[in-house]
Amino acid sequence: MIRAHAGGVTVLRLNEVEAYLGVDDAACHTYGGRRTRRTETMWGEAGHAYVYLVYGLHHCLNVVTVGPDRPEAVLLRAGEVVEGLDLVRARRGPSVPDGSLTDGPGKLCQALAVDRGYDGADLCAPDSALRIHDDGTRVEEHLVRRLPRVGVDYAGEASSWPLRLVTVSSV
DNA sequence: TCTAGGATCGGCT
DNA sequence: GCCGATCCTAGAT
Repeated sequence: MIRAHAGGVTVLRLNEVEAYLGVDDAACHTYGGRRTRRTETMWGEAGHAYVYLVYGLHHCLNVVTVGPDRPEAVLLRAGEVVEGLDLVRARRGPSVPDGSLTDGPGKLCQALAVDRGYDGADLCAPDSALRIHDDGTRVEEHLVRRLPRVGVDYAGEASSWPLRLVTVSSV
């Protein structure tokens, strides 16, 4: 679960994520040990947010998973709104159908009002405006599908690695 | 300083 | 189902 307290409470249950495996993953921003201003957050402590802009338009929210000095992260791609549906609708626009409120990385960030101001934020601190919350729900292994990642064709062999995890109930 | 390209989305056909 | 928008980032010069 992920909870955002920016201008009101919004809670999402994540049902689609992708893993990026650091310096050995050609699809990862830190492939080959790249360390730049943008990726600096990924080289930091686990449990922090890595937010970046793609295509000059959309934000993507990642969670640093290993660190420090192990730049691996999980991209949050989609989720289902558990709380704060009205707020999400207001942010996404009145003409957006419920089914497409949070079914993409950019949409998810918009729904939670996440922008690069959250880059480096601690997702585990109890008083953080944006945080990961474990509600105790455990998803059975057989209900999780492993699929190739999306939008990383340029990464060669790594683009076919089954690092995209989707819970079946949402498919 | 310049230039190419991208972990997407939404509108149009 | 396809294609264009749009601007930041990173690498090249």
